[in-house]
Amino acid sequence: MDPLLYGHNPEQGIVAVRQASDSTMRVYIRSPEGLTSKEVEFYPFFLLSDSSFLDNFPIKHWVKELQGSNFFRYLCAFTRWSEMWDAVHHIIEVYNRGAVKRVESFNDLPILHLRYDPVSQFLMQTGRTLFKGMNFEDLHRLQLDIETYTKHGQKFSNPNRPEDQIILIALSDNRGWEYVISGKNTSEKEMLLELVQIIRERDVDVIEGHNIFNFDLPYILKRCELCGIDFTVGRDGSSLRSSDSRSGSRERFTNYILYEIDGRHIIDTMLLLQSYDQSKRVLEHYGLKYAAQYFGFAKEDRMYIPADRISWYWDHEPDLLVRYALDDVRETRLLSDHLSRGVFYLAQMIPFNYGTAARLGSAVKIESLFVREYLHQKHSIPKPQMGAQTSGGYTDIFYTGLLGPIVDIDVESLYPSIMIGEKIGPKSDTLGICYRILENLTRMRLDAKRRMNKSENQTERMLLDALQSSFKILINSFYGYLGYSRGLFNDYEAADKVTQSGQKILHQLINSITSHLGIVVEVDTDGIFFVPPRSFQGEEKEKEFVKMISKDLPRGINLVMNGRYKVILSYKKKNYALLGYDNKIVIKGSSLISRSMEKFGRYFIQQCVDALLNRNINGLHELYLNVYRDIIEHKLSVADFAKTETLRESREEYLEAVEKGHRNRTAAYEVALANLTHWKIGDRIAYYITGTDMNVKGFEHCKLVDEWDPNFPDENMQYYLKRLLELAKKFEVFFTPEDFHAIFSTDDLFGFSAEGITPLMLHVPRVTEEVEEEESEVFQIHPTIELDESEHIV
DNA sequence: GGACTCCGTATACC
DNA sequence: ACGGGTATACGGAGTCC
Repeated sequence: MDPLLYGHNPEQGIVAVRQASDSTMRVYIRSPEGLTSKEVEFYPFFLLSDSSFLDNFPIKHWVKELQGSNFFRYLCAFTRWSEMWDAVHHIIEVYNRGAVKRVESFNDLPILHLRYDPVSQFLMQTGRTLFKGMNFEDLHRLQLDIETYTKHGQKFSNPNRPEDQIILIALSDNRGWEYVISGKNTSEKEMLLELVQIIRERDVDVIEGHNIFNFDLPYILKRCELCGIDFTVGRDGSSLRSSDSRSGSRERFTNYILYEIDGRHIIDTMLLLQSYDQSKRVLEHYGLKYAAQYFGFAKEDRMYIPADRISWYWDHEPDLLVRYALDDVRETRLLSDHLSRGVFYLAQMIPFNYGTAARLGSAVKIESLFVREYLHQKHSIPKPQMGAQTSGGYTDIFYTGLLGPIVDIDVESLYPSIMIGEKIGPKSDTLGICYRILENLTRMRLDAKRRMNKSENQTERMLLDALQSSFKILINSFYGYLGYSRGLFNDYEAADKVTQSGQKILHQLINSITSHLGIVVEVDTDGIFFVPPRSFQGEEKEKEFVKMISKDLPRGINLVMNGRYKVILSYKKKNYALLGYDNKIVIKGSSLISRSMEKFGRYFIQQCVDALLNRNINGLHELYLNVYRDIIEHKLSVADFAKTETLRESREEYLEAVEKGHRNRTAAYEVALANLTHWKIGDRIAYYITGTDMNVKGFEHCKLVDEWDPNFPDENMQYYLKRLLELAKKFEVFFTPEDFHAIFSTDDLFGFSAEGITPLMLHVPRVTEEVEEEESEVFQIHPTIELDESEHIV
């Protein structure tokens, strides 16, 4: 086991670490004899650039001068956590004596580097990590889901209302146990006490829930308070602790409170789902039921109950509600089986508690590997470099319109491959460990992948897949770390080298495809959509072609075929739609499919794309007429034309920015100001446009969705008609002006005929060619590129 | 009063 | 507490004619 990746301490079976006192850590260990714990001494530390700041600090401490000439040259250690903070305050005071700008917090001290999390400090300095020698299945994981009552006439449960009590607690674990605490014949207080008892008796390592940070835990805590009991679920009998918001900035970026339990971990599957989707970007939202269906483990007879019917079921059909709640915990368990496995493997490497590892971004994880090794070698550590990256991925579009057949190729792990192949890493990494870590991770990943592909055992394959994908996420983040402004080891020049190398490889591929008479349509960073040469049609030939053009690539750069499609509707850079051989349609890009677009607009665009891909011109016209009619006849409901936006600023920030002229008023915030007394950053608000003039200012004519009355619809019909035409105009480039006006118009007194209307394909003018060519080259689809059913070899 | 540009914010792609 | 750059859409404000 490589100590660079796993730390230098091989101790096995650590399931959790928790600060026990000012100077000790409690380490919980699982061994064949059961669970034990021990108290271990801990020496809090930070890094300093100049040891003289501590010259007159009276309390016992150590200052170790580190090797090398990086910025942070002194390691300062203490016997107590509180004394470390005394030292920090001492330094702030000394620093402010000579400073032009006073600093208030250790965060603003450029001469000091301190990791706030004591557990992480401990793991980093001892080289320990969690879960060594353990399998994911060795963890005892409990899933929890509560159902709550809602007072009649109210929309949501509110833990502050006495009658909105917890009515059901559904529980399950990864050993096949399931249990429901029902509130039918039990008081809420007894229910909560039983829950505490169960968690302690079953002595679980992990408590899991979907949206547990934002709903279940705060709700449970509030009800415990009302019942006058403590939620003492810690392994040492302590209560669940919510993070004191000492760092007031936490709220700014994350809209949940953190909870900690002594000796155990809390995992919110909703957060796991979000980070899963950050790389895949396939989920419409992060609801449990939707996710279960997406991953394909929702059972057929699964019980569904709408949120606003829960109280009714409790009053009339409590058994069905029990079934529903059990289905919820089951799906939570399956979701976690799927998503938390990777975090488990990661926690074996990085110096963080399991729950922390599930929440951290990848930059912090990578940096922790660097810092741990530098501390181990007693080597000085650099500070973040000032500056910025100057280049990024290469994106381009060569044709718009309908083209096919299409092959989609990808350079596999483009940036990490370049970093390894050309040995690019941070200049400040004087020990040269970046390359070693990256290479080792990659080797382990490929090894896991190879074993996965060879394995016949379904369970083993899943296990190895989780392993390799958790490596992959980390591997892919190394490039991002180079350009990360706050990374200690950042290096913008190195990041630029990587992207420029990437651009070169893409250009080489494009040239290769074109020289073989393939037609490159769209390019983005590491992927190319192109029409293969006529002599390479059909799946086998296409694969052969990909193999051929990959031959000239640098060593370590691998090409894979990502997919093949009947047609592409190429619209703009990063915006296209694909029609697969299974007739499924995929739409990509914010201008074609965006969460901020009104529902009717999304529907309209989707149907238009469908019609275009299938060359159904009549369908386009019909669609336009139908939506037009729906708008003028008030057939749409408020949900169809409302816009939902996320509030990313607080009331105060917004008002201040507007007043100072830094930003304009917008409808979303004006609606929020008028209707909400308070909102959290991250809250979403749905509104619609009122008035009669189609050119109204949105922020002056907007109403909350709830204010809309179907009996007196007051949406701005003219405005939404204008909006419809705006959306239709996205398709203007695909037709001649005459054709476009014929299709997207309602004045077809003499009937509409699609005859003679063909979508255009345009060669997008090259920026480098702009001198020679003013207007783009327009031509009808040529047989080589046209999708012609008869030509297909499927 | 429209056409135009500029700017900040939001969303999405890789 | 926090990976990155590239790209499009949109609303509002200011400017010009």
